[in-house]
Amino acid sequence: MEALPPSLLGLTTYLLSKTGKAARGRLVARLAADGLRMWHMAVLAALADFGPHAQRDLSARLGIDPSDVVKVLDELSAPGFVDRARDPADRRRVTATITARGQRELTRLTQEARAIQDELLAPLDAAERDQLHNLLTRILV
Amino acid sequence: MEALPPSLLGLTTYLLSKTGKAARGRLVARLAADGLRMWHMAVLAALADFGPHAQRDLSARLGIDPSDVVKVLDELSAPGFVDRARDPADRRRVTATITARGQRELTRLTQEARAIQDELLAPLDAAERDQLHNLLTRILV
DNA sequence: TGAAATAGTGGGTCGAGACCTATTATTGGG
DNA sequence: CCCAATAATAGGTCTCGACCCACTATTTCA
Repeated sequence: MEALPPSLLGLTTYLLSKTGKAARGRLVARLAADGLRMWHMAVLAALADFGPHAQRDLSARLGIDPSDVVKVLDELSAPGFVDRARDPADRRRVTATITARGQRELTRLTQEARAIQDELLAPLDAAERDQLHNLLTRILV
Repeated sequence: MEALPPSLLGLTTYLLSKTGKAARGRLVARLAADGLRMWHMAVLAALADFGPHAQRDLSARLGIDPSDVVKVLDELSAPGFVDRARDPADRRRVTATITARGQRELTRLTQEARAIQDELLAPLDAAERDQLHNLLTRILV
């Protein structure tokens, strides 16, 4: 009297939704310990991987509303994870840059994400984890 | 200037979260067309797979708050997808039963979920879809 | 040079999900 | 037989993500 309905478990859509929720849930919990949310990590990653962005470009890259970028950057610059500077070439633009402190934070968060991954994927061996990673990558195109 | 950060794409946690969100998003959109949400489908599936439940048992099986079960059943009985009847053996209990109409609705929803699945998993061949399904099933334990 | 477009910002809304509490009816145990 | 536990219910809170509009500063272009 405690199993989930097979009708649902037979749907890959449902399994994806459920495992995705588990993955996100755990990640969100760790981020919350630092007062951050998903978008904060995504923004830090984008700045680390691709260098400084105008806020508009962050918005386009991550698919986040421009007005929400403002708020995320507000919260990332408070603890000194990013710097914001008006672009001299186009004074409408504000360029966001990750700081050394922000880099360190991102590294820490990434390590924790890998720890979560190890818990979540515990039932799978290394080859299977690679397989899963591969399949998911191809789905996202 | 439009790629996602490799730091994130390298995390299976992130890929799971992202594909899960995509899967759930599409499913939710179809359900919304019928004025339903995820829990409605889950409840219909549980009633179809395991037969009539006391509300408390539905709550335990699906991991949903008892007071939310009430609301979901309210919304499922309005269009006649489930019947509610006071249990004569224990008049505190209310037994929820899926109707023929509810069965039909569930079948329809399941078919649509499979259609969504086909779109989402388009980049994978049949063997790979099975593989994915298998891996996800094992993660959920 | 004046009008339209663009970038950022502040201030909201809205729905969903998870959760929580009080109340009523009913049952079962001491 | 009475009290504690249980089931359902109504009502509410809180947070989050996604979205949207108005406003200002600045740039571009006709």
